[in-house]
Formats: sequence, C-alpha cells, structure tokens
Amino acid sequence: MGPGRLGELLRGLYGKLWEAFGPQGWWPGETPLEVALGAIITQNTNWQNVARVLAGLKAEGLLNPRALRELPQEELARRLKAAGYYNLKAQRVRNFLTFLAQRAKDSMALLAQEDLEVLRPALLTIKGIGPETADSILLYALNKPTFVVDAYTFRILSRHYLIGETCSYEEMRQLFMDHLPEEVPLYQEFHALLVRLGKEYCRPRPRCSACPLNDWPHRGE
DNA sequence: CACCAGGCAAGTA
DNA sequence: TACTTGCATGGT
Repeated sequence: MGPGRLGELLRGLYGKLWEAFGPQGWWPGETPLEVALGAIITQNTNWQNVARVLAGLKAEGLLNPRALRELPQEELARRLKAAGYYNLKAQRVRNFLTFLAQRAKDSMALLAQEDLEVLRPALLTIKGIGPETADSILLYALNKPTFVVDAYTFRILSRHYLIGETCSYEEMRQLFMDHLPEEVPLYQEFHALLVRLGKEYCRPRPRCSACPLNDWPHRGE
C-alpha cells in the first residue's frame, strides 16, 4: 500500500456513506449526561431498549446526577431492566456517577474542561467503562476529538480488507485519527454512518438457518 | 426456535 | 497475549 493510500480509502469510505445515507445527527440524547448514560446502557444492547429506559428515567425526573446517585442500586436496576444486564449496568452507572461527583462536582460541563489526553485514561479506570464507552462519552457528550470504534467498525473494515482480522481497538482508533483531520463533527458523523451501514448491510455472520449443518449440535451464543 | 443488539471484566492456558 | 464465559431483555 502506497503512502497516503489508507487515508484516501477512509475519506472515500466516508464520502460514499455520506452520499448514501446523509447526516445521521448522532448522538440521540438531549443532555451530555443523557448521552453518557446512554453510552453505558447501550453496551451490547439494541438502542431501542435503551431508549425505553432513558424515557422512563426522564419521565420520573431522574436524569440528573444527584437523583440517580441517591437512588438505591436495586431501584436503579429495576429501572434498567428493559435494557438487559440490568444489575451489571446499575453498578456501572453508579461507578460513573461517583466519578462525576468526585472529579467534577456532578457537572458534565466542568468535566468537559479537561483535556482529552488526561480525561480518557481517567475514564478508563472506571470499572465498566471500556474503550468504546469512554470514547463515546468523550466524543458525543463532551465534544472531544477521539474516534469511536465498535463491532460494526471492525466488521466493515476487516470485511473490506482495510485491516487484518487481529486489529485491536487502539489500532483501529489510531488508524482513523492518523488519517483524518482532527474534527469533532467529522468523527461524530463518520462513526454514526458506520453504524448505519453495519445495521443494514454488515451482519455478524451468515444466517445458520440455511447452513447444511444446521441440524448438527451447536451453541446458541 | 435461532439470532441479534452501538461491551466489559474476570478467569483460564 | 489470546481465547472463553457471564451478564439479560426485547425485536425480528
């Protein structure tokens, strides 16, 4: 691959997605806190289920750090039920809220004043906040120029031979950040477009119902 | 029924 | 380092 080739490919990919789908307007959520909570709650979960949970919290006036922190964990878990993994996520939301309280006095605006290079490692120390969730919070709730990589990103890039099968999260993130201008709106739109493409055209694996070995023993996963 | 959904941490070899 | 497993509801 010649010099600048990957950059051309990535910019070409973005152009094609933009042409096909137009602006996606991500992230859904009215406040930075709602965006951050959505990032945690949507881990390995359909957004439709997440939207239900967020709507419920909003209806009860619970979409603020204090109210959520004062809610007993079991109560919080009950409200997260529709999104699945609700016990896990109740703990993870609480971990994030504790961090927000101690680090920025419950203020997402104050948190946003920190530099990306300082804040990203700090977010990654929170139990339950991995690289994708951290980058989602940074890019969409705090408007920091970090690229979000997810399962769709990996699937699309590897299926089209832009990366190898063993490319890590950090490698993919660096790939985008090294070859694109450091612009928050571009990062936001590009990731959203990749998800759009993935949902519609890049399924995880072939359908097993048509497989000739379909009647053999196999795991559901 | 099988498969999927905008991951992560903990355990094992 | 590179797998594997648990976590769980709701839609197609």
